[in-house]
Amino acid sequence: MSTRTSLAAKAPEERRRRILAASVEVLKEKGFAGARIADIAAMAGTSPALVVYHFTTLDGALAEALGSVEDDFYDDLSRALPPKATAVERLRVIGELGCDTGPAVGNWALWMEVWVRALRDGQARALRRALDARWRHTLREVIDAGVAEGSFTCADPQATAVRLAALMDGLAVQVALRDPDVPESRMTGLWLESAAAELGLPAHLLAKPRRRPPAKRPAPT
Amino acid sequence: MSTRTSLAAKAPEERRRRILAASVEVLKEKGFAGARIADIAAMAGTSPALVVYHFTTLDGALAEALGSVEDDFYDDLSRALPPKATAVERLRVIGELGCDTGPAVGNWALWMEVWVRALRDGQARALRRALDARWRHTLREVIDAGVAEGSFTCADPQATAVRLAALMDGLAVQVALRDPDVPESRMTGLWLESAAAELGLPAHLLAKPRRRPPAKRPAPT
DNA sequence: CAATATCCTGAATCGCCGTTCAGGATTACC
DNA sequence: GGTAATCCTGAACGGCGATTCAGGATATTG
Repeated sequence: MSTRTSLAAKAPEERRRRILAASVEVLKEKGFAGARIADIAAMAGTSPALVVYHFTTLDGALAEALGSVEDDFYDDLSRALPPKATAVERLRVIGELGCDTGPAVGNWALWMEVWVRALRDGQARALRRALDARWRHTLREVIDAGVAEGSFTCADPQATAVRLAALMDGLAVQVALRDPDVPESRMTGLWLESAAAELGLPAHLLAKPRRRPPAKRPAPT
Repeated sequence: MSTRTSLAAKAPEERRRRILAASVEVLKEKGFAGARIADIAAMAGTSPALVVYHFTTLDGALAEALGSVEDDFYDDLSRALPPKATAVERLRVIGELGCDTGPAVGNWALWMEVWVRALRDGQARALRRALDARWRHTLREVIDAGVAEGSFTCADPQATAVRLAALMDGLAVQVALRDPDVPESRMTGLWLESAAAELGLPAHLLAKPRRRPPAKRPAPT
């Protein structure tokens, strides 16, 4: 009730939230292998013991952190995809969301970690499978819609969905690793070109959308 | 000189080789995160101390192991690619080598680990860059050759090389993770179809080559 | 306000490896 | 054959962290 407590901001839940956020942060920064309880505690501004108090175990904290990132991704996905847009438009959104322009930027490194974890850990494997299935399914839906509405031509939609999803993974790896041959700025374009080719679309249909007047954000550094 | 020593098989170099081989094995089996000196020693049939004696450090052993895998890959690559074959034939070889049919099977999981490592470690990043550049370059050469000899049609060979390389990475991830949508057996096909499309080839030209009678190697254990 | 449940912390504890070490075997060399 | 270099080993050592713990603060409840 009183404004006395400055450190224990609001409720214990608030603290818990902070720790969870810190876990996400640390996970992205150091990866599964490098994440320490101490890092999380430091970033959240509390003691290591509290991390364990709330999450029982380091793996627990990281697992929940991963879960929250996953949820965010799903949110972004459903929020960004206008359900009544044309297939071409939605395809472009998918390209931008999956590549780098969307709000869910910078998660690719994390997904890569999940892949490696999934090589040996069942839970990670399940998570990845779910994520990927959903993504592929979204893609597949758009493809089918495009074929139905006559704007796409595609002999084998399933194979195309698999290929386009895989291509995105592959490109993301290059980008995440800052490969000079695949700068972040080209990823979306490269992917959309392939998509256009796979779907029998004239390439320009997917090329850079009419460039929105670059007003949105204040000039970066 | 005597046949006395049964354990110390031949020379100390032989022992060292064994340990290196064991390192490769353990690395593939447990990954960077899970590899222990004790594992390597056990697999090589010696003491942990000897591992350190020869390689100074666990990371040293793993690094050299990785190097040897890399060398093997280069060897396989140059051995498998007939320099005077047609571009189409060489493209198929690339597809099979990079996918799973070749001798360099099962390394993909390892490369994935390298990717993740490369997110934070400069040496890994350099290794990956080299490997990838070489691979992409090989691909690019074949593409250019094909274009020159008139069998391929390709507007932007560089982009195509990047895309086909990335697609292979992406497909490999699915295969390594045993994604039911991308069984190992389909990977080569999926990739070759994309290659055919990218290069303006009738798909059947790259479809399953006449099935070589499976005689080459003695059945492995 | 007392009693109780919940939070939170600093200071242990404890297991797990990587690495070191002192010395025993083996080999190479003269 | 003797001596120095090289190999090799089992038995410590030591540090890094995850987890536990005993108890202090804080909130909740009646």
